[in-house]
Amino acid sequence: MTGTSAATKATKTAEEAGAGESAGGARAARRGASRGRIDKREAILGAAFTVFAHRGYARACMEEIAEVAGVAKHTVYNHLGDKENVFRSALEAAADTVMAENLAVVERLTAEGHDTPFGPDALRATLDAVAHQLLLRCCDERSWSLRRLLYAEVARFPDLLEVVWGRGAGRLKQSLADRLARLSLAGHLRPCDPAEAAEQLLALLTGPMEARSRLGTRRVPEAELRAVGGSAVRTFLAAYGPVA
Amino acid sequence: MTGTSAATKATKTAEEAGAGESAGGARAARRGASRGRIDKREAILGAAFTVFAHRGYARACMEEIAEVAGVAKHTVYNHLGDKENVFRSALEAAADTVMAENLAVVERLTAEGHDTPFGPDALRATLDAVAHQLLLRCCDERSWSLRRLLYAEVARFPDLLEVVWGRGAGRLKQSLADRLARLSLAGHLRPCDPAEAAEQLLALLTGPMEARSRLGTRRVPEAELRAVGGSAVRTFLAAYGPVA
DNA sequence: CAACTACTGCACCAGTGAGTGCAATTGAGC
DNA sequence: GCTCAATTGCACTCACTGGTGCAGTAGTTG
Repeated sequence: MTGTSAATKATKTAEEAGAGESAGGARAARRGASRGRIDKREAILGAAFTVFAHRGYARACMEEIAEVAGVAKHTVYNHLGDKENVFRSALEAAADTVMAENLAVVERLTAEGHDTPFGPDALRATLDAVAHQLLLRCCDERSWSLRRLLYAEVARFPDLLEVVWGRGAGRLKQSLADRLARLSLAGHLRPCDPAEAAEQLLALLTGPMEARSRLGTRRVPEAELRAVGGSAVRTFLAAYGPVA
Repeated sequence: MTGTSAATKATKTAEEAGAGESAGGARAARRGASRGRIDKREAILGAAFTVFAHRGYARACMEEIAEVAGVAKHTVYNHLGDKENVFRSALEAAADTVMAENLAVVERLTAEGHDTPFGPDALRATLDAVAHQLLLRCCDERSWSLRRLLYAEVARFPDLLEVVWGRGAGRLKQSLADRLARLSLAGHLRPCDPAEAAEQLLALLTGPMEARSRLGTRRVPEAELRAVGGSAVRTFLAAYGPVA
């Protein structure tokens, strides 16, 4: 097996990457120990998610996770104790990452920060931009892998659904509903139930992508993405836009 | 792979089954025998789908499938040759069943068969009824299990996506688009791209159910189903309904 | 009865992978 | 130099499962 040398190499690169990220290493000596531990933990979680995403839960083996993380198999058990726990932790970490990106996008959905008066055209433009960004985020590799793993293992890990969605999709919908409520109150949208509006806008965005991206196994060209986003916004505005 | 002999045998039985179905003029005795065979085959496929749905592909074991089907393990191998093939066949069979139900529902979406003139109110009522029926079908146990299995194993069986969707979701969307095109041409909907309209209507229906049914692990009460359907139809009509 | 096919029950092999035990190593703190 | 914790490499156990072989049975056909 050539796995040994590969593993060693992986360790090195992982540590290099970690050091590069926290490059402000003034007192690296003091923090070195615990920092090294955290780096390893993060490397393990990242590797675990990669492997799980690629193979599924049952077919993913701890040895490969350790190898990809550049770590000994024992270390994985030391940090996370159990395959089940590795799975949970990896998915939670990935959900955190994905959510952070999505929330940042929704934050941009506001009537403020515009020089010109915020008319229907500006509203549509803003919605278009946010829709496109959401589509980009919702269709990237990691997001789809997370989705697929959730679907696949929700029967065996029912609690995972609450945890991951509580951090991810649930928060996204909540945040979007908040923004829509503000817009509605300001008269830019007709009076409506913001939760329902958010639910439907997200459905109009993500629903079509399921088939078009073939469950995330096909890269969707930019133009198609833009078409789906535009179409979703058009339908959304027809139902929720300001009364003409 | 040692599956050569098994595969050959499976091919043979498959050909026999196909021939038996098409050649209706066979002797009754001959038919009795093959009928028993077909019953067993169907029992196996049904059991396989149940077990796969419950455990996932990797954790499902052939022994349990045979047990649930009320059949010896050997018989499963005789009929289908391979775990992989059992999986494929079970999913295809399930997809056929689900599709048949869904298509039957969409057939009802038409302006004909009404005594009173087909006005906007009648249109909405018809859409509401179809939407509700579709929601019922899309949220039952088998449909969700199929979905989850597809999501879970699309990475390992990419061809399954084409096969199952070609028979299921793809046909549904196509059929719905056909119906919408008819309605649009008759002036009951405003001129539009029927494919896009169908895509969005389905998205508005199925999208919200993902969260509300917790990926199919929670039974959604009738009232909630009706609310989602009504809301979807309302938004759909706002975007595609006849110009007031 | 003989032949044949489908089916059954059982034992068996081989591969795989989770998790553990142990000795050796590294590196930080004293 | 010494200690302690983290880590590593290796070998190992144990359980599970896909798939096969074989002998025997039931039912049908001729």
